[in-house]
Amino acid sequence: MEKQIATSIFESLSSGLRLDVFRLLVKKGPEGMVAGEIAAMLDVPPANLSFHLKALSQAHLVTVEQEGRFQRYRADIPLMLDLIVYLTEECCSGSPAECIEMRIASKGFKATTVPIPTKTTTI
Amino acid sequence: MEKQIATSIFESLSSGLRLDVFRLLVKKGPEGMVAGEIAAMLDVPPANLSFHLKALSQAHLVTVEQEGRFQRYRADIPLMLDLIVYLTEECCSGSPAECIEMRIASKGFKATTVPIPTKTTTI
DNA sequence: TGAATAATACAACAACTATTTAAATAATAT
DNA sequence: ATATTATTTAAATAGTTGTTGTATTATTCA
Repeated sequence: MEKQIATSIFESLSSGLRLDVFRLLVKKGPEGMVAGEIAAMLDVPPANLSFHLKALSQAHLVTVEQEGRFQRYRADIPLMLDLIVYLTEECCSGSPAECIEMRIASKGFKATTVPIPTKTTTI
Repeated sequence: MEKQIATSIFESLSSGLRLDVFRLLVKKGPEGMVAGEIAAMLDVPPANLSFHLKALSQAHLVTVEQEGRFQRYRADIPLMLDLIVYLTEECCSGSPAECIEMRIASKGFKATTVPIPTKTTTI
């Protein structure tokens, strides 16, 4: 992932409203939602939501598909996973022991596992 | 994780310089780096770096520890992992099949696994 | 065709962000 | 003590972002 793409993704998630929109779309998965549904669900004026949806799609975090007179939005989950890999890459210089130590030191440690798309990142 | 914390973390990673700083600290792990090392490594004027380090620590993404006349900064890796959980929570309404389908549809799919600190999130 | 609906584009303004330079603070070394 | 080094703070400025109305485009339905 290129840095510029990563920063524009983070920028687009730095607004509470855009974060709400994105998480909503992550939950919906492949089904996605049309703009009006999102506006109703989050109680936002259409013009304002449109502004934020544009920011999200320019960051490639959401995709748009025209559906009659509706616009259906979907979260780009593979891109989100690439971003996670980018952020956690080479964590603790690839020394799992150091990482685990850090995590055990912090409160609420409980390990679980998650599949991540490319490049094994030991965190 | 509270939304306001998540947005301030994303906001703090939305600057290319802050992202460089944070990823550098993630790589260093528990050892961390003092401000001057970071400034030299990234070739940034101290005053400007200080501004961005302040933003990162106000978002709790990095911790500071005084060390003589140096300030040692470290990435808060457990917080980063909490953020990842927050972002991926309830993905595809908890239906792994849909998620996998989305990921296979995208180019470059190759599954690996990563430990994540709390709450199993199926992505 | 004309009316209604869904969504985006534009303009204007207030609020915020990043960078630079210069000055201040605080710890160490001489 | 004085000088030096590491880092932060402050002030000034240029650029960017978010919100609200209003206007426009595009699609469906009668």
